[in-house]
Formats: sequence, structure tokens, C-alpha cells
Amino acid sequence: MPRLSQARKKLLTTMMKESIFEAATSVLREYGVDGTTMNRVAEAAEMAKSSLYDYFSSKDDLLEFVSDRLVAPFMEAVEETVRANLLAPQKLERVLRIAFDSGTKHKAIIRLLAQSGEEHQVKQRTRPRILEAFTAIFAQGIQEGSFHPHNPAHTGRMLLGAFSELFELLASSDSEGAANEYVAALIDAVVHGLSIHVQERAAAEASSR
Amino acid sequence: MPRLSQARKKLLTTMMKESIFEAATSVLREYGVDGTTMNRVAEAAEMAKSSLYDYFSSKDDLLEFVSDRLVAPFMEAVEETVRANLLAPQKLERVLRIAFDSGTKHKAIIRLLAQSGEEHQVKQRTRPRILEAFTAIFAQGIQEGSFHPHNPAHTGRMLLGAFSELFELLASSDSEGAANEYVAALIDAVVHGLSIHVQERAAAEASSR
Amino acid sequence: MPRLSQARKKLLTTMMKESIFEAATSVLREYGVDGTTMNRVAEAAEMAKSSLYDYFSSKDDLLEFVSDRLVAPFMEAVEETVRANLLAPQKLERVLRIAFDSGTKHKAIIRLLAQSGEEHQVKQRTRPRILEAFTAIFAQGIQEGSFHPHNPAHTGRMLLGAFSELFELLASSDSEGAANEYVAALIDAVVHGLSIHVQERAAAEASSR
Amino acid sequence: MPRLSQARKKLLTTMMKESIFEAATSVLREYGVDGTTMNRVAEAAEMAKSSLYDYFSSKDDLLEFVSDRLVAPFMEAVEETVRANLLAPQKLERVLRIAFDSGTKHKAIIRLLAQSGEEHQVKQRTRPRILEAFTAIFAQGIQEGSFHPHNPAHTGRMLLGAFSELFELLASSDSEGAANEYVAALIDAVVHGLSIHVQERAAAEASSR
DNA sequence: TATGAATGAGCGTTCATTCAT
DNA sequence: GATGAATGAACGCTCATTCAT
Repeated sequence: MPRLSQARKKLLTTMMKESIFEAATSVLREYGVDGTTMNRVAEAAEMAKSSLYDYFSSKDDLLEFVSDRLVAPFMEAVEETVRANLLAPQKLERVLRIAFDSGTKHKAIIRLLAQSGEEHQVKQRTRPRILEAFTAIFAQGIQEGSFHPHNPAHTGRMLLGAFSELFELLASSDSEGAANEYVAALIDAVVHGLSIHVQERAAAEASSR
Repeated sequence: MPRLSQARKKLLTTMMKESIFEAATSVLREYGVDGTTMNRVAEAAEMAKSSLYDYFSSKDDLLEFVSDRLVAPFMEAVEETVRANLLAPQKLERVLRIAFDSGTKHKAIIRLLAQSGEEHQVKQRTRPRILEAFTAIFAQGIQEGSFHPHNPAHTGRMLLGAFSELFELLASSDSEGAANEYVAALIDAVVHGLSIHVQERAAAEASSR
Repeated sequence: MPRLSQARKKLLTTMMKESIFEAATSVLREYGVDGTTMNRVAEAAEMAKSSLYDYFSSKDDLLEFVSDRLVAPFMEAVEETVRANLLAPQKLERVLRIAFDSGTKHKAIIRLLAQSGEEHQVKQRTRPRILEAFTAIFAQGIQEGSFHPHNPAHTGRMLLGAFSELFELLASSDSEGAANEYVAALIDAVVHGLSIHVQERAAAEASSR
Repeated sequence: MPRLSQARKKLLTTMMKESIFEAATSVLREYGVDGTTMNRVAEAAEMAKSSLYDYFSSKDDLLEFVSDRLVAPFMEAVEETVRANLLAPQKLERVLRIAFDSGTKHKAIIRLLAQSGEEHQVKQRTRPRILEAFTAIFAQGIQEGSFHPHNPAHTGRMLLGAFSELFELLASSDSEGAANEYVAALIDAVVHGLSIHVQERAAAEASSR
């Protein structure tokens, strides 16, 4: 039964990769990207260092896998949201919520996205996808007439920046309160803007009279 | 003439430091912060590794110098703007312009600000200052009545994020056109917001009739 | 059979450490303590420098191992002698014999004990113990009435000095004959002193008549 | 007047060497043998590092000079004592006194003689001369009938060992009291021996009755 | 003559990667 | 298929020595 054994083999391989993945994320959490050495991963995975190379061709390969595994659910949720039947502002809100939840759940993801230098592929492959998602949402919003007709690539990028800060905030502060507030403020800023305009001011003054 | 020789000496030292500085920034540009080793800097500066230590007492010392050289003028311009007698929105615009100019001039600054890992002092010492500057501007704007009364620490942070993206954009695109557009869009977004509201829409429809 | 393989592994590790130990002692013999670099040890052991770190966590760790290996049996023999049920002069003789044997067997011990700079831990930890042993023997001798009531810390120290010279002698002369003679002379000197006194001279003259 | 200028030149050279010598001893005192780098000596001498090489061909050469300069007066005093018209025991006492005074006066000599490893020539060239002096004294003592007819090379060596400990003692203890005591005990040991013999014991008992 | 500047060899240490078993 | 053992390249840094001026 070569079939069966082959399937079994594949399964085992998958399980091993999973195992290593978990070890790697735990090392990542504890030591950060630069502190994640093959030695430490192997130790955390309770296997020989060289065995890691039976499943991943290099450290970069492993980190890529980890990154994908970590980021994939997040990215899928994001991209599903993009495809959902919702108004653009709703989509934005939902995406921010997803990011907040992910960052809260997996601290490792934070180390990867917020801390890894540009040279690590992790960030390099994730960023464009998020950027694309945001861009799509803004493009939709413009069509809907709910967003100003800026170049959506630019507004998407702005949001990406503000969005990255969410991870920094999650990384730096112990409580999630600040991050939660930040998300609310960000949504509000997108919807209502940062500036107060003449009409608003007039209205505000009127209402305060 | 000890005077002269002493002046000459100081000048030469300054030139050497400048030379090393340039080598370092070029390595920084090419390899990123983590890839900036004394070996590579020495090679780029076309001198012996040990000679670097005649001008800088350690790698950290060198990086600090580079960072200061690169970031200090930028930070000073930013903080001077914060102190200037201007309205908050004008300050924001000016700050963005400064960032654009700096990033255009010294590509290396990008690696330092946009890309270095959280653990590197460069970023660690610069980010908070920028954040503080932005926060101050937003606080002023709220007092002026030109900005919505969000927590200025949050809106400052958002802007910082959007702002970092400017550097990423400068790093990734060869032409400065896109970055220039981005700045314009960012200013517009801050001033007019991203969303279109009922009144605006009504007005827009009216004008299009 | 995990048992067997584990035992085998431990054995191999032990053998490797032994191998490195020998390389280190040979380097020690040839270059002295300060000249004992990881590079040279690795070369002498015919292995990569980095492999040394698979067996010893640092150079200090290695030197400590070497020192223990070399000095420990010697020190134990000395201290056992101190505790033995013997007269002080007998103890002295035995200790000298032990030193002679050790120095003859492991020439490297000489470099460690006779030659290493004051700042090296090896000497720093060994010397006081030897001094203490000698002091104890002299204290005992005084109580027994076989030694003059000098401060035993001082006489102990004198012996330590004369004793160190034994190692120097072993180091400098190829044959062991001189060292052997030296030991005999040292014992005799302790027992009979260096000087000839009036009674002795009288007796000598009498007998020569 | 080439004569004069040549003499002047020689004088200057001598003065410079003297200057460097003093700088070196001060570094030696403060940092020990291993901590004595050309950099530090140059700094202490307030001259350029490279200028040291105008007066000494190498670091070893400098150390050799320093050692000689430091040790020479001491060695001369010792050797003069050897040649003096004195009984051997008196010579020994005088030599010990000289050593004590030298060590007390120039702490640097201590670092050189007690702390430097065998590989440093300092010790290598001084030791034999001291040993020879001691050997000569013992040979004389034997002829005089004041010392037992041991091989004087051996007894000389024993004394050298006990003698080295004097420097260790001077190096390790802040006060000179202990060293002073040690000298006294050493002289006494040489003259009266360490052991108590039958006659002495009998005499002691008689006198205590 | 004196020096500032520069260098090369070497230090102890780390780590991703390879390979025989 | 899994591993222990081994390695080479690189790291930041020090220091005795050289050389043009």
C-alpha cells in the first residue's frame, strides 16, 4: 500500500511542521525575531537542530512558514472581509477589529509584524497584501460615494501606517485598553475625519447655544 | 603654528568621520540596520576595520553618530515647527514637507526610521520624539477648535503611522512623484477627512447639477 | 537500547573533552597560560574552533576544566596527606614526593602553578590551598615539638616558595635527576636546617680527628 | 661641533628613555604586566605611541629596559653584597634586607617579578642572576663551615623560592608588617633551621626547669 | 625627530548549515 | 527518517607595529 503509507507520511510531515511552528512562535514571543535561532527553536520543539532542516530548507524558509501560518488566518479574514457584501466603512471597521483580535491573541504575530526589520521577508510579503486589501476597500468607498476620491493606493497606505501602529501599541503596552481606544479613535477618524469644518463648527456652536 | 595644525587635524578627523558616515549610510541603505557590520562599513569606507575604532569607540557609537547626523536635523526642523507660531494644520503640512525632503535627500534615514527593529536604539529614541511632536500639534489643534477632540496621543500615533509609510514609499519607489502625491493626499485627508458626509454629498450633487 | 546509546554518547563526549584537554595542556606547555588561545587549542585538537564550544561553554570554562583535571588530584593527595596520621616531617616529605610525581607526569601543571600570572584564577585558587596545607603541617609540627615556633603562616610560605622552585626545576631541566636531588636537599634542609651550629661543628671536628 | 651635538643628542635620548621608563613603571604599577599596553605607556609619557618605537624597538625591548632599570640597582646591591667581605649568613641577611627595601620602594618591581608569567623575559633574565648570587653565598658558607654541605645550587634555589614569596607577600598585603615579619622568620630559619633537634630540646627543657 | 594615521593579525564568541551514521 | 557532531564564516573588538610627512 504505497498510497496509504504516502498519505501517512504526508500527515506526519504536516504534524512535525506544526510542531516546529509552535516551537518557533513560542521562541518568537519570548526572544523576538533576532533572538529566534535555530538552536532555540529546536530546543523548544524538543528535537535535534538538524531535524529542522528535514522540514524546512533554511531558517528563512522556516520563518516564512511561521509567518504564513501566523498571518494566514488573519489575512484570510481580512480578504474575506474585503469580498463581503458590506459598505466600505463597515469593512474598515471589521478589518481593524480583526487585527486587534489577532494581535491580542497571538503576541508572536506582533513581534513579526511590528518588530522585524524590512529585510525579513515576513513583513515583505504581508504588507503588500494588506495594502491591497485596504486599497480595494477605499476604491469601493469612492465608488459608493462614501470616501473622498483620493487615490485609493494612498489612502490605503495611510491606513496601513495607522494600522501598523496598532501593533506597536499592542507590543509596547501591557494592557489592551489603550489599543482598544486607539482602534475606536482610528475608526472615528476615518469616518468623521480629524478636522472640524465650518459647518460643523457652526452646528456645534448652534447646539451649544 | 600649533593653531593651524590643530585646526587641520580637527578638520581631517571631521572629514574621516564624514567619510565613515557616508560609508555607513551606504551600507545601511544596502543591507539595513542588522546588516550593517563594522566589516562592511570598513570595506565601504575603504579602510581597515580597526581604523573605524580610531574615530568611533564602538559600533553603537558609530550608529549613534550616523543616526544623529541623519535624524537630528530632521528632528530639529520638526520640533522647531511645533514651537512655531502657526495653526495646527499648517504645522502638520510643514512637518510632512520636512519629512519628504529629508527622506528624499538621505535614503538611509529611511532604513533607520522605517525599518530598524524595535530593539535598536535609533528607532527607540527617535520615534517617541516624533510621536510627541505630533501629539503636541494635535493637542494644539483641539484647543484651536480645528481638530476633533480625540485623544491627541492616538491621533498623533495615527499620523506617525501614516507618516512612516511616507518613508516606505520613498524607499520602495524610485521616483519621488508617488511620495509627493502621497503627502498631498495625507494633508488633504487630515484636513478634509476620508469620508464624505451628508452635507458634502448634497453639496456635491447640487454642484454637479 | 537508549541505555547503550546514551552511555556511548557520554563516553564519546568524555573522550572529546579528554582530547581537548590534552590539546590544551600541550598548548599550555608550549605557549604558557597567556599564549593559550582557543585558536591554538583548536588547532592542536585538530578540530574547528567552534567545536570547542560544543564541549566547553567558554575559554574560562575550558581552563577551569584543565586546571581541575591537572591540579585536583594533586591537591587532593596533598590535603589527604595533611589529614593523615603522620608526624609533620613525614607529611612534608610525602607532600614533596607527590609534587615531584605530579610535575613529572604532567608538565603542563607547571605552567599553571609556577608560571601563570597572578591574575589568572588557576593560580589564585590553588596557591592558597597549598599554602594552607603547608601552614597546617607546620602548626602541627610546632605542637609536636619538632619545629621551631615560628609563625606557621610564614614557614608555610617559605616552603611554598621552595616548593614552586621544584616545578621550575622540572620545567627547565630535561632530566628528573636534578629535581630529585632538589627534593632530597629540601627535605634535609627542613629537618636539619641549612646552618651548622657550634655543637655540630664541635662534633664534626671531633669525629674527623 | 659634531661632538657636542652628538653628546647632546645622546643625552636627550637618555632623557627620553628615562621619561618612558617612568611612564611604563607607573602603568605597570596601576595595570599590571598584561595591562601594560603601548597605548597606555605612550599616554602616560605624554607622547605619541609611535615615538616609543624611536627609543625601543618593540614592546619587549621596552619591558626589558624597564625591567633592567628597575632591577639593576637591586641586582647590583645583591651582587655587591656577594662580593663583600662578610660571612655567608650576614650576606644572606643583607640580601633579604635589600629585597625588602626594593619591593617596598618600587611597587612596580613587584608586578614584574611576582606577577609576570614565565614567558616574559623580565623574570627569565633576573632569576638566573639572583640564583647565581644565592648559590655563591651558599658555596661560601659551606667553605666557611657555616652551612651544611648541600649542593649550593639547590639551597640557593630554595632560598630563591622563599625569596619570591616575599614579593608575593608585598604584592598582596597592604601593610609591610607581614613582609617584615616574614623576612625575620626567613633569616631565622636559615640560621637555626626549621626543626628542633635532640640537643636543643634537651637544652630547652633544661632552661625551662 | 616626532607623530598621527593606519593597519593586519588575532582575540573570544555565535550561529546557520552540513553530513555520516 | 532522525540525529549528534562538526564546521566555516562572520561578529565586535584590541593591540603591537609601520610609515608618510
